[in-house]
Amino acid sequence: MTMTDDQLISILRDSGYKVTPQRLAICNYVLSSKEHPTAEHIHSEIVKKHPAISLNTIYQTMDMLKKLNLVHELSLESDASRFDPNTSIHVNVICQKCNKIRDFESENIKKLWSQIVREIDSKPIGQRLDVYVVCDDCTK
Amino acid sequence: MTMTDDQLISILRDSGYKVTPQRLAICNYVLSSKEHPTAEHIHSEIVKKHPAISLNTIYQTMDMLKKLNLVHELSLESDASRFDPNTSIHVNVICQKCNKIRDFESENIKKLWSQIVREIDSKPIGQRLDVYVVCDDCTK
DNA sequence: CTCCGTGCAAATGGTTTGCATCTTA
DNA sequence: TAAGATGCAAACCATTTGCACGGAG
Repeated sequence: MTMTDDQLISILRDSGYKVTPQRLAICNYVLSSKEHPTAEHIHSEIVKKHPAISLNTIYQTMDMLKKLNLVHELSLESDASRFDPNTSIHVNVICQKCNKIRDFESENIKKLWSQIVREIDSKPIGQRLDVYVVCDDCTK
Repeated sequence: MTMTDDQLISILRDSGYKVTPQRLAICNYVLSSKEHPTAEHIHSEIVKKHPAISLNTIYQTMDMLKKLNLVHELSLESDASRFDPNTSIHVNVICQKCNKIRDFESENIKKLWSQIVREIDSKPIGQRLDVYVVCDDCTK
């Protein structure tokens, strides 16, 4: 979910969060990422522009983004948490060898999933759909 | 997935695992569980009959069961791993307040999910379907 | 008799917490 | 100038590892 700095600043201010250069940098990086970065990944990227930034700040900012529902957190077995900036309904195609994650999204999937949800007598506030595979790189 | 001791022993022996009283106890407990116990939960149950058993043994036995595909592991954000003895296709309905997990399974869900999987151009070796809710107890 | 499983203790590593210092609004 | 954010270090805690002993095959 890419957005302009102005949009981002409005969202933060409206929700009572203060705007800092570190936050902007983290949000811009994560929200425009096509990957599913770990806290470490994010830190190693942001530290290029903000050499003093701590991992702690990454974690706190990701908590903020989770509360704003701008990212989802995926904890994988045998791996650190990864953050998914795609908060619409989609399937995470996860390689069990290298833990690489590919998003898979389509109108048909959304339609089929909504039929599945309809069977469950609870009001859903979110979902997570994972499919485990061995990716092409790892099959070689 | 409940089974007799004989069935279980055959599976272990056939796969080259030795049969020990601890393993039998852990397998019997986990495979017949309707809950989604953590390693700690399992340990606190098994320790009643095997006072000397270590957490380590629980972890190793759960690794064995994962390899045998007799359980699935679910890592949740902000919680320890939980083990699901239901390895058929189903939806985990997870309460975001208390982390309680309820399984939801139906023929229709399996049919709809298989249509979703058909769209993904990879051979799936497993899946995980979570729906996040606030359960009745926590709504009160 | 040999290999594997077990239990103990210590190590690991991702995440969280406490706190003093700085920034935003 | 007050509330909140940052950075550092230490704490946490689920899980893993190393190793000596004991039991299964």
